[in-house]
Formats: sequence, C-alpha cells, structure tokens
Amino acid sequence: MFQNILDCSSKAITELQLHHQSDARVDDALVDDKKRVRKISSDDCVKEEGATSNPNHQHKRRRSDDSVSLETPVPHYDGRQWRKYGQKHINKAKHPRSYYRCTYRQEQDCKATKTVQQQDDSTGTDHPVMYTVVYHGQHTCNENNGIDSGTDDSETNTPSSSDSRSSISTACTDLYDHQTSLNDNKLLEKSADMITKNCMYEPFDMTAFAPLDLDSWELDALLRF
DNA sequence: TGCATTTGACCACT
DNA sequence: AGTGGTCAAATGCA
Repeated sequence: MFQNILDCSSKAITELQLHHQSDARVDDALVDDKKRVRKISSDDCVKEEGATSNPNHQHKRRRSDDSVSLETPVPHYDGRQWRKYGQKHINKAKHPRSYYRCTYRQEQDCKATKTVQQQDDSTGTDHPVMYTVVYHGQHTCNENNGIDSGTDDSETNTPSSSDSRSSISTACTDLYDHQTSLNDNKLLEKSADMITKNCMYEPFDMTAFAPLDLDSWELDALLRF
C-alpha cells in the first residue's frame, strides 16, 4: 500500500513539475498571443488597480498561468485548511465543481483558493474515484497558526478541525470508527513524511502537512488507489 | 448560539 | 449570450 501511495505521489509530482516547467517556458517565450495580451493588460494595472481597490470588481475568470492542477483520489489531503464557499455545475461535466478558499483568508488575508472536481470517467468500481484539484494563488497565511503540524499530534488539531463540525476537508465521518481513522492516519502520515524526505513534493510546502483527519470516502479512495 | 456548508443570484470574462 | 467564480442569505449541525 505504501508503495502504491508513493507511486501515486511520484506520478502526481512529476506531472506537476512538468506542468511547472512548461508554464515557465510559456511565460518566457510568450508563445500564446492571447496570454500575452492578457498578461500585458494585467501588467499595466489599469484593471488590476480597480480590482485591488475594490474587491467587488476583481477578476472573476482566473488566469491559467497562476494555477497548479493535479489529479488525486484524495483532493483534501494537502495539509491545508480549506473552507468551501461555493459549488457549481460546470458545463459538460457530470459532477459539480467545489470552490474552496483558505480558512485563514479573513484572519491573515490569505489569497489561496482551490477547486475540486470529480472526474467524469472515475465512477467505475474497478478504479478509484479521481478528482481534479486546481490550486490558485499562494498561501500567505501562517500554516501552523499555533499548531505543530509536523508532529504526530493527530489528536491535537487546528481550531476548525478540532471542532466536531469541521469542514469536509478535515473531518472524519462516522462510516469509519475513530480508531480505524487514527490507524490509517498514522500510516498515511508516515507516507507523507517519506515523500517529504525524498524531496518529492516541491510545488507544495510539505511542512504544512497538518495532522491527518480524512473523511472515510477519502480514505476509501486512497486505499483503493 | 456560532460556525461551516449550501445554493441561488450576481457579475466578470470570453 | 454563455460560462465560470464569488457573494451572501439561508440552512444545518453540534
């Protein structure tokens, strides 16, 4: 199982690194004229100033060049705390897209957001449910926020996840009993730690991995994977 | 009662 | 005009 997890992680990371490099090349060469226009128009700050001065006039459509996407069976396992702020059915997609922003957006003005969408072709029972997760923006919040995220304190948790009403991204459901969750979490924590030690997770800050507290369906998806 | 999620509406972008 | 992203009131839960 560890090997599977590591293989999975390696694939995702390789994908991300390739994506990252290709993005850099695109930025350098400005291959896409459309992107170029967008870039120039945003750089001249005519619209951007309006967006920053008035949050109500910020850009609704995101630029693809400041985001990172990946496919994962466990979309909420990224060590960050997210709060869901929207869900929407996307054209030609079977499953709705969920919108999350950093829990500390208000407290620490963290601009990081992510979207999670289940892939259309991942509904079969022979392979795990896969999700496309797209991260936008950088975390500017203090990831620890008073928590020691790098330890085995899986019982101590963040303010929101210690709350029994914690969000989907952090909660354990009653489908798995608590002990099972703890055991699985410890296994997964070690896997995450191995990934960190192997420097396999550059695009994201693995030091931010909070104590795991997965939903049953996330565990199920991960174990199936 | 307070906090997180849900969901329809609104708005920006293409 | 269609689509995607965000807002905010309503709702649910402990």
